[in-house]
Amino acid sequence: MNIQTSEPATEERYIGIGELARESGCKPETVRYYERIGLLPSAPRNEGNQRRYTTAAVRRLTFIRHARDFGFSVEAVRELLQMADQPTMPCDEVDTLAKRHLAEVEARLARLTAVRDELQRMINQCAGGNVGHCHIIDVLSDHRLCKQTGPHGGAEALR
Amino acid sequence: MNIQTSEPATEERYIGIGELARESGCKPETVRYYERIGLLPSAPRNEGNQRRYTTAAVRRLTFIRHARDFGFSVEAVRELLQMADQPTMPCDEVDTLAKRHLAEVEARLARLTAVRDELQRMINQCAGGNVGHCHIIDVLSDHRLCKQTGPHGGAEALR
DNA sequence: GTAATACCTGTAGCGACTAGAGGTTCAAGC
DNA sequence: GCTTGAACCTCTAGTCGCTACAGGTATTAC
Repeated sequence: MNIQTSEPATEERYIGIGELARESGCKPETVRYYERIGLLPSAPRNEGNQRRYTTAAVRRLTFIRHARDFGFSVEAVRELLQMADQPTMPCDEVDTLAKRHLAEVEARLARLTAVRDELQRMINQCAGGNVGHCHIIDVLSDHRLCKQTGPHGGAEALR
Repeated sequence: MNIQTSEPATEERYIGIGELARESGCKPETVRYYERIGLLPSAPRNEGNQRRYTTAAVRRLTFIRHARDFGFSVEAVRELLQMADQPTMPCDEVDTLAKRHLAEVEARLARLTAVRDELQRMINQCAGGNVGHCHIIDVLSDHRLCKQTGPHGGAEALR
């Protein structure tokens, strides 16, 4: 498959940035942003300096959005695009990239699960009096009241 | 319990920003940042304009770090601190805040779990030829190859 | 011809820090 | 008392991945 934005075949239809954005599920600002950071090649312009796109661009942008949706970083997407642009290359590197991402997702899942469990525990144990005797405040004040020994990494897990 | 930074008791020991940071598991820059955004009160200074802290500041900062570690946003932490500063208030609001956060964590967990499953699926189905026939690239190119119908929200789940 | 819409560039903002520059103060050893 | 090195100070800019605006131009429909 080809996700490059290449020269249009004869009589190919051109679309504007708005339609491109709608078709690939993002906003025109995002498209321009991707062009600026080099994920999308600079689009050809019409006489009035407006960007014109072909279906190749729709495919490429859809790929980008889908990969981002999977949580791949922009840099990872950049690498994936480079690989996808060379269909005859062996796909070990794609595999490696995907597996590394999976490992990160799993690590985040583990951290987030631990945070959820601890949150549930502290909410369940709150008897509902006043703040001075609130179990939630107590747990937040004192990590020793947590089952987990290390840091929770809740904030990290959200990055 | 009291997590305010209040006037020191007679003969209380003062520490510098470095030691405060070490004791509460963050960096001096972060402490100054929290002071700037008003999570920590502006610390008293010594003659050489350096911040001096008491154990009250250690407690307050530890609370902040712990809550952040649970994934509470800085704004949520700000509210939690305000509540904790009024120990005679009923703790319903603390409860509500914690439960809302739990719900968000659970939503992220669900999205992230779906992403993990789909990632595993696409990695397992990759036969390992060249990029032109790579199942990973194919799935990323075409959302219809996913089991999930809606967007995965992997990027969202990391926020 | 006009009005509404879509598009253009450039810049600034989000959240939660982190890193660096360029300077001052402190604490310890001699 | 002097020197050295660590710790501290302020201020600014960078991170990531967009998003939102301001102030202007082009296109499209009627």
